[in-house]
Amino acid sequence: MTPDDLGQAIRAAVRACVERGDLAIAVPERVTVERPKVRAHGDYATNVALQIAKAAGRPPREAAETIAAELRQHSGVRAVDVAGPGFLNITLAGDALGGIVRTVLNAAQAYGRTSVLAGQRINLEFVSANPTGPIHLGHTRWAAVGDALGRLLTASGAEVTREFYVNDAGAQISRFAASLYAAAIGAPMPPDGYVGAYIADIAAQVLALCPEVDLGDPAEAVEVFRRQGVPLMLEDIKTALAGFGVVFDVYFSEKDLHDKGELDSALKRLRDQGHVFEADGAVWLRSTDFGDDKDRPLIKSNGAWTYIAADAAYYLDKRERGFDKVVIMLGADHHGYIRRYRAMAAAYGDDPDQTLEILIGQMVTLTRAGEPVKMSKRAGNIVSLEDLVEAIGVDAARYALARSSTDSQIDIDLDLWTRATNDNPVFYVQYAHARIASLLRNAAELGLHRDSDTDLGLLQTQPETDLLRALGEFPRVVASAAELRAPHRVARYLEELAGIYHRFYDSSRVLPYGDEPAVPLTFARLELVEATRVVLGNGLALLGVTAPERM
RNA sequence: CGCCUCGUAGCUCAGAGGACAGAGCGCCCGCCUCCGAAGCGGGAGGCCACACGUUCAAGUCGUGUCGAGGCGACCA
Repeated sequence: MTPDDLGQAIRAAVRACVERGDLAIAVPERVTVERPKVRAHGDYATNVALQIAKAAGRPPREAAETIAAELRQHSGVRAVDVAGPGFLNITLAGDALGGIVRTVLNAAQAYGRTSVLAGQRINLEFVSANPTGPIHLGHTRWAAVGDALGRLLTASGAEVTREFYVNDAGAQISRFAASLYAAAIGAPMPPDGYVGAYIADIAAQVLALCPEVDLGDPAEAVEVFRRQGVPLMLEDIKTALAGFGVVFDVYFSEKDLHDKGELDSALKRLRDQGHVFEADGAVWLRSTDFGDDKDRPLIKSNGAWTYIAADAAYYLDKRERGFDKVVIMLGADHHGYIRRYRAMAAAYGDDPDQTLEILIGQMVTLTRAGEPVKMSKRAGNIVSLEDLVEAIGVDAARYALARSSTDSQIDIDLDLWTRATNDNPVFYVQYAHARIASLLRNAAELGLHRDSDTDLGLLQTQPETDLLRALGEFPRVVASAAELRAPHRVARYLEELAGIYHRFYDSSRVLPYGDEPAVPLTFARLELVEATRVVLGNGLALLGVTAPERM
């Protein structure tokens, strides 16, 4: 019996009480079923009596007794105790908990998938690094978290498109092209130019591609460096992301928005709806009508489009492509954009609470031997994705970035995450998986194979039932992580599960000693171990981290 | 001045309003003649920054104070 099954059983019990006239309330849509921290509190607990007590006009403990009496009739339930202010502590029947193993093994790779987000079409935009340099640390956090979130949303039934917005039109691109040109002719960098060895790399590549370029004509040469250099830089970025295990469905070009006239039509729609005015030679969006703290220019007094104008066109484009939720992941330095972005969506007649979600991630810093790490060889004055991967590897990098709430600033200690020891949370989890794989190999050598007729009711010891309950939590963990946009919950769950498995392993011999024969419990435990391997593997896969057979 | 995020064990961080506040690391003491000791058990270590509210119940929600980081362009 899974926690969900139990939740349904509890609701049925409440409903029975209501129908009998013992409780005058509406049956709650959802009841909480939780794993108590204290084992004496049974396998599961629910606070449903506390929640309905007031509406029922009954003391909580009395309501609890009424529901408990009904729930005890359920065949999967062995005991129900009323505790504390009115909790129901539930102990399942002997074989009910073991059924979780069957559920896991039947679903296999699909265990953890739910339909809680079914029917939602979500556009998930993340990273969106400017193609003017390598991906830096902040983007890398989003690469890890965004990719994991994409997997979580998909696993929860949403239809997800992962998107990378390429800012390939604008002043920063011009500075990039000018920097390439300066590097090519050996001139000093312009004051606002980009620094880092990669500039010379890209410049040399452009020269190799276009040997005929006339370096004596700055205007024409810079244009060549722009046209050739930006795609090269973007390829660098894609390669780095692919090496990180992150692949996008769509790379969306800002320049295309301009070329297709989408900014003009976006502006026209705003103007038609009366949200645009002109002042000081500029064209403004009256965003203050929609909760912004000041109005925002769409066209500057020099005639150039502003960033928010392109964002408006981009937002419209996404909506017209049929996405009902536009999710954008940004760094903390962009939090000021939330209000104007929401105002813009509202100006189009959308309800930003429904269609727009802007997730803000706090900063990442790196330390080594207690000292901040700030510089990169190739990328100049930033630390890049490649630097991080080179220092600690893809698995550790992804895990380190994804295991903390994005609301928290995090510090990654390279020494810690470099060590292949148990200091390192990702190894703690991966080790549990490798340890299981090893055990299963040994079982196969002994000729012991999984047996689907095994009596899983034999799993009754504390370490076994702890493990069973933890396995049963996984789908709820995945679903809540998806709904809360919080992939780190999966990582924390895996660490807990790994710990529970290690304790089980330490206390419970699985394979027969020496030439002793296998007994029914042997097979029951093998099933339990295999189910644990499946869940660890599925969880790591959601984070984009490998589940090694050996380490 | 305004806005955003954070403040929990020595360190790095979890904690969808529930029972006695957790993990890993670090420190002390234990556990391998057979499944991976990269593991496990025990111990020390907390006015959950502070104050006042809401609630049957607050680390969690609200208001305020203090502290840390970030942001506040017709830049991106």
